[in-house]
Amino acid sequence: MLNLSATEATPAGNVPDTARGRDDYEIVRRTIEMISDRWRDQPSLDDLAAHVGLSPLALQRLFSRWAGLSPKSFLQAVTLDHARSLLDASASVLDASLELGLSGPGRLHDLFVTHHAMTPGAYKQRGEGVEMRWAFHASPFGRALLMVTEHGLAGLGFSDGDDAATLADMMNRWPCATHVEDEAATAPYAARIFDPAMWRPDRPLRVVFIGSDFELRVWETLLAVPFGRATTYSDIARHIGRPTAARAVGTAVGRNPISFVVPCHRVLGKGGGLCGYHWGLTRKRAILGWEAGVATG
DNA sequence: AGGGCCCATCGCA
DNA sequence: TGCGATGGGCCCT
Repeated sequence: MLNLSATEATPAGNVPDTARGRDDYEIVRRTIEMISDRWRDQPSLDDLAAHVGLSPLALQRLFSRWAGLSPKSFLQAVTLDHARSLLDASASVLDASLELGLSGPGRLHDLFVTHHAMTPGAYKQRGEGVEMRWAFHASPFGRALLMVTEHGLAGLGFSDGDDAATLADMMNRWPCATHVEDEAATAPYAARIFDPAMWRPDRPLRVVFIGSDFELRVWETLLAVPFGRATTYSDIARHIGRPTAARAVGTAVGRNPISFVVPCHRVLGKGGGLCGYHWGLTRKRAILGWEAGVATG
């Protein structure tokens, strides 16, 4: 059974315990940050533990529980070589996904999603007439801000302590929409999204896209990249019929308003580099490493 | 104008 | 080889 939270699973299931889950991610985040900065020096478990103020054993157990991988394996998983092999293994994953539809064998861990586009008018009017209900929730990747409309999930972002900045970031995408804090409205979404036990094809998650035509095509393509696999910016460009627009694809991927659910973290540079992530490269590494742990665990 | 790109080159170990 | 740094081209908002 998957255990998203670093805390022990509760009898009721593996929904993260809010307080401890948040603290655990902060430790995991700092560990990954150090691994990312210093992976060339091969920092030892002792080095990492000292850096986050835990005993080596405690860090080993906390980290493995969270990621499904030991810090050492995780270190291996964030190297350039591994990213390249991930790309090799995922070659033409987009073509394959389209051929197989949603029932292919690689779909074991996927969060299933149905999407529909908000009217072009709503996009051009910058959210005019749309009512957004939002709240923050604990997640395995730090505090998550969710925004939902009556038609489904429209926004998901992350915070590393500055909730106001995250909220402003998300609100500014649709400045003319009505924004109301409503934890009851977003909580069911958060519970489903971050608990793989609730990822089921027969009950897909409804999401709403608000963006330009070009952005919509990029985001739709993202949904075809399976869990634990990766693609490249140029592959997406080719796939949507704009083979020379890789850079514009990068911008569109970066503007994806529903991160994690629309898996923008599964897009890498052609050489295996991570390139960028709107919510911080450390978080992109964390999610990719976590997926690797779930997929192999 | 300025990006979560890509390719060709070049300089350095 | 391999890995930075650099310059030019490319395409969307």
